Amino acid sequence: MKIATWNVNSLKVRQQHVIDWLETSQTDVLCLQELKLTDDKFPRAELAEKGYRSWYAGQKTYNGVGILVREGLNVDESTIVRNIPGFEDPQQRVIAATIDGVRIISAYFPNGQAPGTDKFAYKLRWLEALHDWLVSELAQYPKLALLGDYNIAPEDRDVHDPKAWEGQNLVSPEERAEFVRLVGLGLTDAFRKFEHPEKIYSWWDYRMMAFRRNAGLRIDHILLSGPLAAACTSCDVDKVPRKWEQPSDHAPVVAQLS
DNA sequence: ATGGCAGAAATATTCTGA
Repeated sequence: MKIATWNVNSLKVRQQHVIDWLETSQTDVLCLQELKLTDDKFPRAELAEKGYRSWYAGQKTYNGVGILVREGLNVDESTIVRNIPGFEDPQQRVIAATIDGVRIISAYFPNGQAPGTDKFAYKLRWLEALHDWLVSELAQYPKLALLGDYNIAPEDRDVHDPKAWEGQNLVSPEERAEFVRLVGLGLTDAFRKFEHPEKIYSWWDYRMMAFRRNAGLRIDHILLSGPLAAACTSCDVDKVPRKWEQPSDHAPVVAQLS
């Protein structure tokens, strides 16, 4: 099973990119973030025509997450979960589904704006709620993958200029500690299971020619529970769609499970 | 310290993103 995550920054604008990328990558399960559209605007029929079924939790203007699943895979409809159970939140940031026995979670972590702000406090609250929910999810589903835009660069090697970013949002010690706490549940950062060249990132600012300068951050991740980490044979960032006309500022991250 | 780019809502300008 080939699984992937991609913050598309508006599915309306990036619909054709998604379709083109699915066709070339032959991905089985694609987790999407920042749909920026309501459920009635989701291009369900267009994706079905290309051989993918969709589940989503949409929202006007902001947030919104989805999971696209290739025809032929078994989706247990009764296990679909939207949002973190017990965590009251009007923002649509989580959807989970069980696909061929694998628990797949598509998550759009809060940005946080800056340490010390209300939005940062919300980010930390949200991370705690996610952590606590994952405890029960892992008990129920030993094969679990948490894919998404984490809005956290876990280590300095995930940051193009660690000195300039020190202490700032996306890299601050508090949020990195929350990432470590997630890993502490027995999850593995699939990307770091393998050797890679230096300076691999998943997001680049639209401004200041950041992509051409490779001034990026690695903030999109795939965390895998033990059995899936053992079955994972590769994990890479696909920079190609970031080079397309009118791209998302994020690139897809892909993992192959044997 | 700020803005720069992009998308959405709205239809000028503001909010949010990371």
